[in-house]
Amino acid sequence: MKFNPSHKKQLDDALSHKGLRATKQREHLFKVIIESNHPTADEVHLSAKTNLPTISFATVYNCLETFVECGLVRPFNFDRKATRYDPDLTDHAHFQCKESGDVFDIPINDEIKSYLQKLLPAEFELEAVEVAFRGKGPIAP
Amino acid sequence: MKFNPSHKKQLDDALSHKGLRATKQREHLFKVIIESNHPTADEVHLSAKTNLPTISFATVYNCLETFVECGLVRPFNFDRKATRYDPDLTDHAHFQCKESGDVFDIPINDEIKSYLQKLLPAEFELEAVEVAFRGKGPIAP
DNA sequence: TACTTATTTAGAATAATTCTAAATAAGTAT
DNA sequence: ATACTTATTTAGAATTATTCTAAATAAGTA
Repeated sequence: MKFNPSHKKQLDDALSHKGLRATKQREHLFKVIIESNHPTADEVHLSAKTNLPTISFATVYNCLETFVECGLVRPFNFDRKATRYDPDLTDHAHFQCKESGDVFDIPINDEIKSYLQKLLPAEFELEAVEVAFRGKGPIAP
Repeated sequence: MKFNPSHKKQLDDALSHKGLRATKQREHLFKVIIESNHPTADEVHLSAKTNLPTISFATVYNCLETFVECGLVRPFNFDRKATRYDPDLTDHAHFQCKESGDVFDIPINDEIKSYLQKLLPAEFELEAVEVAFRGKGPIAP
């Protein structure tokens, strides 16, 4: 997705809400995430270096954690692979193509959400559910 | 769960089906998994050392991978934490208590399974779904 | 401008896992 | 049994993704 002024506002608001500074690293890394497709830290770092050639891995990890804490992005994993970061905070699942490794967003409706919640016996206090699909994705060669 | 003769038969059958040998390490590690609760490689190693004091980490990982390939256990993860191994191969989800770290099995019924499958657009070839819950588990202090 | 605190940085440290090459054990053939 | 072939185990090195540490830099404030 293209980075737009509302993204910038979202970032600035989230940062100032937590009393954090809007540095050029944070600005740019957030842009990279918005314009990538569920990138890993490694991919963010690689992509960011075009504009910020001296940016370090530590900064990428620091910023990613900051974004998570600010509620700007959501981390998720497939197996024990590198964590991926998703700026789409709406409820949805992920599908990973076993051939290309590509990750797709799969919308989740409220009906399923409530069905899933009902699976849990009463003694459980639910905080989050994650649904991960894997298989062969579309347009795969 | 207590290790019983049918577990032994299940192991021996699975191994011989793949032309693999039934060594004392494999026998014992499978027993440890059956009698533990979704153990990690580390936990398996620690527990196995009581009976096999010289067992190595490499062997634990080798055997775990063998079990997975034989269809004896199923690996799963929470976040990017150490992989856990589950000898229960029936469809079910996992719940992790954020306080104790304990993992609980949550049965999944066919209705939900088919609902989840229907979330996927036709172009997707589904191979596996994973549902992970997190929150506060029962009997937590 | 000086000061205080936040942020970034390079590089060391860590955790979980995989790899490597040698030692041992199993199964087979003699 | 003995020798032979192949599978398995083992210790330790290597790898991957991530976190930690302490110094350098940048931002905001007095």
